Amino acid sequence: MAKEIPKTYEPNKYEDEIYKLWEESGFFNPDNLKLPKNAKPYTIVLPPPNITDKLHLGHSSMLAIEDLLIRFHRMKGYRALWIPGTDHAAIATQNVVEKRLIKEKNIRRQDLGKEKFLKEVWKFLNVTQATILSQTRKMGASLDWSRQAFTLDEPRKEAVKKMFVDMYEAGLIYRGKRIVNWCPRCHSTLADDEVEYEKEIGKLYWLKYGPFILATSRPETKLGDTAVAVYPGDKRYKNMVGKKYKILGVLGEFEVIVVADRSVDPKFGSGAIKVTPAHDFTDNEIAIRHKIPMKQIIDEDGKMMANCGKYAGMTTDEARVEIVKDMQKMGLINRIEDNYEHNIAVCYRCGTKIEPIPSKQWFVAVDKKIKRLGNKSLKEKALEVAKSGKIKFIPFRFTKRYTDWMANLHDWCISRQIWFGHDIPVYYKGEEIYVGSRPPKGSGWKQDPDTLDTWFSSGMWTFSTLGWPDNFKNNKKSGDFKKFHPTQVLETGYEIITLWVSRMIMMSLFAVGEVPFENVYLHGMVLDKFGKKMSKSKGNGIDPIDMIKLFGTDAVRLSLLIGSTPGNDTRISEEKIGSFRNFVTKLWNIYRYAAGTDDNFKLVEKIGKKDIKTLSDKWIVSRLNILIKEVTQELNDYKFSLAGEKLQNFTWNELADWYVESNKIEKNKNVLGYILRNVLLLWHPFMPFVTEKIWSDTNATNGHTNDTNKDTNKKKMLMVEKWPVADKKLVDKKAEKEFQNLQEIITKVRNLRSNYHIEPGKIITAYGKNIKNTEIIGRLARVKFDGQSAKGIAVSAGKIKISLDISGMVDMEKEKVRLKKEIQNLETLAIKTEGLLKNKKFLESAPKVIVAQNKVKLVEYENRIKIQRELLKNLG
RNA sequence: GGAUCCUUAGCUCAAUUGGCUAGAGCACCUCGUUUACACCGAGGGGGUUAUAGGUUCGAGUCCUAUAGGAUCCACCA
Repeated sequence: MAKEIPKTYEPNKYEDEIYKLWEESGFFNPDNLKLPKNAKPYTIVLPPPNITDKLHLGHSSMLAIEDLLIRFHRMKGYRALWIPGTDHAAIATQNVVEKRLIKEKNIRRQDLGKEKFLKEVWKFLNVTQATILSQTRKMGASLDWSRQAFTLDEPRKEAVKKMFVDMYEAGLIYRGKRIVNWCPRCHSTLADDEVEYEKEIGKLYWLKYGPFILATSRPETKLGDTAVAVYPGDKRYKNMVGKKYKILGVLGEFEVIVVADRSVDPKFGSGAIKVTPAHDFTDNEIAIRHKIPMKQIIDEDGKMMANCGKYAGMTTDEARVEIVKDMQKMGLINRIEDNYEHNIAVCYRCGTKIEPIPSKQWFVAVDKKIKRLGNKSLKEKALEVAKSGKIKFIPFRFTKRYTDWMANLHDWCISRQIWFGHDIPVYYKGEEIYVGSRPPKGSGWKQDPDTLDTWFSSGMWTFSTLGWPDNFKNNKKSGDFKKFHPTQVLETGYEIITLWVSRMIMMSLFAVGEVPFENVYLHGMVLDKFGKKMSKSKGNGIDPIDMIKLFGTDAVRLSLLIGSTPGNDTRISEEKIGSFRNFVTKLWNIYRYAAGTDDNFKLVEKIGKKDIKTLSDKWIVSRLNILIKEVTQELNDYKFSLAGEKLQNFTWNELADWYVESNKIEKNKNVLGYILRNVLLLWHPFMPFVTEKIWSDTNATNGHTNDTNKDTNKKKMLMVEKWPVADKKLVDKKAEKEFQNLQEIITKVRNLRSNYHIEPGKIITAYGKNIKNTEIIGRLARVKFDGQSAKGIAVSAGKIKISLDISGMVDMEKEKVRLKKEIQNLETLAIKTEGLLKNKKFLESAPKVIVAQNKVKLVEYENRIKIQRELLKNLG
């Protein structure tokens, strides 16, 4: 008796245990794989999730794709390494902890002081990090935990310091006073791409401005104006350019100079703009171009400074109201437009309005040509690698997004006035500056109080996780860095091409002179079933852990891998995951059938010609070997969805629906064992748990291993089995065609039964000359062949022609109509194909294959027409 | 304002460099408990591929325009 196997696969029962087995095997670490010395590396660094929160379905999607790539390559014999880690996400984390402290204990970070506050951050961080790591394991991710990293752990701190010092010494990092995006609430600068824009309905104020009338949405900045700019050649202002004017303002008269600058749009407003160099980016650029002085009037709290007379100390919003009031009294307002729609800049973390203010900050120069980069700038080098194809983007169209952004990049402000983050390795003593990984000797030195932009450390992720700088002393590669860099694929979301991908490329090119990765695979966003972004505030998020509990990890992975294409967003719903759970069960039941055929059922690695006995055998073996080739190709091309669909189609519609059925008659357990074995291998990167479970169960029951010691069991894990290679010799197109005919005839009989409502239980008497595979036809079409000629309806497929004794059950007239319709349909097709084949231009310009295909098609149509006509004639 | 993507069955998506009668899954309808599976099986209906032109022997696929949707970048005083 075969042993009891449950009808459905229960993932929750096995998954944790299987994961533990994998982890304990040590094979997540490529150093433990028994590989030939020349085995190629295949490295992926996990984009480190922010430790601000637990993982969402987007992360699950990322993990599923990367694990698929890693498992696929591990099976293909690569030195597959996938490095785990998390990101400290400086400002984001600080904000989360700040909000919590206020909510839970009603204390501000300033009340606690830096040291105590950071302790709170680490307390929080340890909790979320543990959650993230356990969720990651739940997804089945085969990450090498022995190499786990954190963007703010000790090795990464050392690496960051070294990088800063190196860049400083190379002349790429400098300190400068620049206009920065300043968040008055976070009290920090923000990078350009950390700024978000929101629509706001505000007012547009038309000011009487000396000889000008000009429009502004921020009248309070008038206190900082030092110029008026117009479009070059604008007739209205032609004579005024270069002259100075006294302007009456709320604090008395001040002087402006009129300049001509191309950034002014002559069609907007009056064509003249007031220039506030200290508090507007465009104005600042104009000021630099024309050497106009800068006057700061807004401080770091977003308040008017002491030089603003009675408005000092007001917020900009308050000041605006007062100043407008005063200007109206003075008759300086021409008119006010309401409902003026414009965009305002807000902090991407806290939503506070950004104030552009001048500030002393650290910058990375992206346009400075340096010797180390072959007299090129970071920007030039970073563009070069994308244009030359050294780094390939998948899908390709994102190359443009990257190069466009990179080409317009300004110097990167890397200092942040927040507490949580990497310290800046710079020390001050009066006017003296010291830059170095260790504090300078002597007393009186104070370290820069700021921290670094979080992307500075995550930009180093590909090499800081591989032991840089220790593994790159004197420009010589060693250790992990030598073995695994550059990495093969960076798999991430397209929304962080600019934030992250670009920075990794620049930093790697500078630090190690290599690209960080050869390919950038970009996945889309995971949306809810209505196509909306999942977010906590909307409450439409799906928690991956809930889904795993309900349907199992394999189903969750499949639902994320199949039906989504690179770079495109994908919608997901419980129903979708549920249908993949059904598929997992289907696979389980194929195994259940197989195991039930024989107590000693086993997976078969190799089969010979003599094992392949029947037409069904030939067909399924042929189909499998084509499948192996195709799936391998699709996976090589990053077409995971297509590979999955092909596998699913084979497993369900060919193996389960047809081969298992014929196997019930022919009972060829060798072929069944061979097919199932390969199906498990091919499916493993998609759904590692159920495949591993079936694999180990079939190995455990078949008794072909009598040694139970751990070491040999390790070898038998599916995870480290060899990826199958298609055997051309087993592809048999003739058998495929023949089996197709078998399928067709069976389907036609079923069709007739259904059309004429013949009970499924009723066995129909059939007759045919020289019919092969009568048993299979008999069982699947529920007919019984007897030697007598049966009067009735004939059906045919290819060369197979049988008559069914259902004369009494079928409406002959209806059947005639059906046949006529079919013939007509075929005739239309035949005429169309014939026309094509007579077309000289088609014959000249179409590829030979297509012409040949059409010739075959025409013959086929004609044959079928002939047969159908015959059948019609027989009906009388 | 610039760029990219999307629009194919009721819904979600495929369709490789232009080339089999445009395919799946879900949903729907009919039938079914044949010992792998009702998380199933058999059969079925449902498409002028957003619209209008063009290139081509041939267009869902390439080009142009229009309409609708999404995203990214820049930011308008």
